Amino acid sequence: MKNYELVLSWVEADLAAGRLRLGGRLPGERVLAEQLGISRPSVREAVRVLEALGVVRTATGSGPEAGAVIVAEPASPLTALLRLHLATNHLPMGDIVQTRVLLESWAARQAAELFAVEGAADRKQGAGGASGVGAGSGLGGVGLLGVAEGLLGRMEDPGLSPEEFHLLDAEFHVALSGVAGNVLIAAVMASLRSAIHGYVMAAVPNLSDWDATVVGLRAEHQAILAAVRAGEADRAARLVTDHIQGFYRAARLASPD
Amino acid sequence: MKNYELVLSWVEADLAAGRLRLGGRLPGERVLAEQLGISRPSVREAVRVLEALGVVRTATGSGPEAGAVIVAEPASPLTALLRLHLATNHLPMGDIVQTRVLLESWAARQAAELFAVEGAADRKQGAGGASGVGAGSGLGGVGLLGVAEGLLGRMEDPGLSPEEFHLLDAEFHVALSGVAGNVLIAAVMASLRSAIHGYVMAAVPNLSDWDATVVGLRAEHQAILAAVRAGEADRAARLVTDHIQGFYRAARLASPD
DNA sequence: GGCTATGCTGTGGTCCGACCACACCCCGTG
DNA sequence: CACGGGGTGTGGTCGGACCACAGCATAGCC
Repeated sequence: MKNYELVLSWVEADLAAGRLRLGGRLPGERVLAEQLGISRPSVREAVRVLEALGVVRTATGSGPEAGAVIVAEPASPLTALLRLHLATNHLPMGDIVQTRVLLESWAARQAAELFAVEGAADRKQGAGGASGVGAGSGLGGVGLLGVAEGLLGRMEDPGLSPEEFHLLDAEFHVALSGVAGNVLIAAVMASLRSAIHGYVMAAVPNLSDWDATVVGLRAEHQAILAAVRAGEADRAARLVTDHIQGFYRAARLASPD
Repeated sequence: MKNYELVLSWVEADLAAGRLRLGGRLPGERVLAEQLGISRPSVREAVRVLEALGVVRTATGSGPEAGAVIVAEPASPLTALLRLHLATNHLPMGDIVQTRVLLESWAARQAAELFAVEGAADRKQGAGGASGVGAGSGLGGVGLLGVAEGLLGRMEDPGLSPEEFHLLDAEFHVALSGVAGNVLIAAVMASLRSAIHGYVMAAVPNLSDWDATVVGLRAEHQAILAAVRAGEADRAARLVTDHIQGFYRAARLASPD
């Protein structure tokens, strides 16, 4: 086993055992090196990997924010992963679009069902309002729908550039996916959007009429939001599917199923 | 920007531009260091990250297999990512189960539809038999169903330990997901299974009767395979969903939706 | 006494130079 | 012609050194 892998398994074991917690800090690189009987460069390689995997965040200086702080950011490494494998041309854009359709339509359906239940029972207490419904529940939640609505408002600005519009668009989709409350799916969604951002921007010139496209996208977003809020699960899922596939077809980025 | 990030962006650019191809090799660490005007340790950190992301595979010695060879292995880094974030307790097992249900039921549905079309049109030519149906198509394909069937055969062996059985089980599910032909979803599936393998094994004692469980799982696998082969998409999807949720409930690993 | 400035300390970031283990490849040898 | 041993280039590891940065404690000033 390579020395840097020693550090990785040490960190994983300590994480699983609770000796390392979120927000805590790894021992200094020099300390860790001596502790494991290896050199500092080896420790550094491991820390880099952990950083690339979104498990730690490193910073220079001193204080509580300095050093290798344990975080949980699955989205950024997923983005890097997708970007790199997209660059190798062994990850077809069509597969990504297909995955987006699958995840987002599911998320929209879940979100709508959440609202349907909530509306029917009118049990809108603050804490744990949606507990027990989804699997992860805890995080995410219906509050994100307000965020999504706010994003739609900002997207009404006619002065937005294609890039600005698309960034808000991406945020809207990610927020919507977050409502379903599954952190894994939300993270995958977020990274899918980030990873393909460059490709989407490069395809904007393919659109025959940007202004008309924007008008259409805005309307579709509003319809999706309304369907979710009304608790119409099937309709929300179908709208999302059409929305995504329609855009990629128009931009000629891929010919989804 | 940190120096090792310089290497990462250099590699990504060269990949996208086609100057680096799958199976090709990165320049030597010493060469790359001088070329980018940085030190070898910095290059090494970047190579480690690339290795952790499944983009390169390093080996000592000489010859075509030595050095940093460009590969495309999205599954192993995804596994590491999931394992580590699972260890931080910020990735609920329930979310993983939910994701498995979503991806696998979709894959089963797609696979069944593939067979339904193929059976109806009887267009069973060898190359490109399923082209144009799925988004990615190309890879995966119906041939994997034979692999899945072979795995089921090996799982009939009554002398298998729980661990051996579960490994074959995992392979079966991954192969089934591969039939749908979406490399991204197949990779995610494969890493989900690997990442939770340890947790599943730890939960085996929770099962009230291992032998009875195995009998049930075998029957469910056969039923799923039959449904896919018969082109019964809805039935295949439902069977997969019940199969997965049933097991996790029995093992008390999570209480899926 | 309160406030400011300055150095100390510990962190990661980077670099150098060296040595090791390994695997292929070539050339000398029989 | 067959075979074996060194040559060569690869990554793997190491120790040590210096830098930039951020916080903090302290000494000094007002």
